[in-house]
Amino acid sequence: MKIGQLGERCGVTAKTIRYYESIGLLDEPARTASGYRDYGVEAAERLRFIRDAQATGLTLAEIASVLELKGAGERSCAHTTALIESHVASIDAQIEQLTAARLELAGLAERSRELDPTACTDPNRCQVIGHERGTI
Amino acid sequence: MKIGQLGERCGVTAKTIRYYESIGLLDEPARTASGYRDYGVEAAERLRFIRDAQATGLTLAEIASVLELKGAGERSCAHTTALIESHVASIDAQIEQLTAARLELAGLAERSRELDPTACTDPNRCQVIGHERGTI
DNA sequence: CTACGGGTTCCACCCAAGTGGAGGGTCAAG
DNA sequence: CTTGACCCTCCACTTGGGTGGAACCCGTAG
Repeated sequence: MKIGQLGERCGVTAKTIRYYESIGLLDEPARTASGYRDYGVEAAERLRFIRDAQATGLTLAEIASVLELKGAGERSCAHTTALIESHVASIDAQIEQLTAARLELAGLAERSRELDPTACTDPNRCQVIGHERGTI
Repeated sequence: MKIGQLGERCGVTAKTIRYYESIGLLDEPARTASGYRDYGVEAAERLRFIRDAQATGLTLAEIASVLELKGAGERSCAHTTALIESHVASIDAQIEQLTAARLELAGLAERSRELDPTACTDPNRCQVIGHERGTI
């Protein structure tokens, strides 16, 4: 299988596959006599795993560490499980942060609808933002 | 006011101030005879506005667009309000994505606790992730 | 034969928002 | 007169995940 076919099969570009190889995420494949990369089915499987893992939010570095352990004959999934669990925790933290930001921003937007537009003349700021301490 | 004082007053480093100037977010200030940047109070006001706006999640480019309009004598806050409202929408989208990812990941983590560790031998993937379609 | 749609390498660049450091100049105190 | 804290410019690097392009090779269909 050539690089373009592999890419199409797994939904990535040939560039991306070469990039993954360059960072050690994919092994160097066999080559044809003319130097083309020649992939087997296991490459597609690995690549699809990478996509799936990425879709769950793991970084390429984390995926590499999982695959490295697997490649070294690690039989337990403890590493992956721990990775996933710590990821859930970080997602929770992100959601919490975003929710707080959303609350504040929505309040700002609502307040801005009540402001007098003609009062906003300072070239260095807009009354919608900041200035809580004092004017409002 | 020298750059270090301005920075301390507004909670940013001198480096950051020079960077803001380099991307056009801050005007070039007057210089002392020896070439030091010499800021007035309006620079502190503008810089503080930038910090406030950034804290609401606006990017530096968006802040620049607000300030440009204000500098051009724009009296309405509609632009800023629209910016903030679109940010609220994008935060909503992010939260939604993260919530979906969290759901999937949490399910994955739970499932992984019930798996047989000795069954996880494929070097190209980990049974914890992916492979929904088929084996499990 | 020649065109065209692949493939190859390598180097540079994108986004954001800065940070780090080299190699200098300036200013006030001791 | 020297020390130390600032200031200056300029260039490179960071993180993550790639993308763009140049310059070249390969294989096949018309």
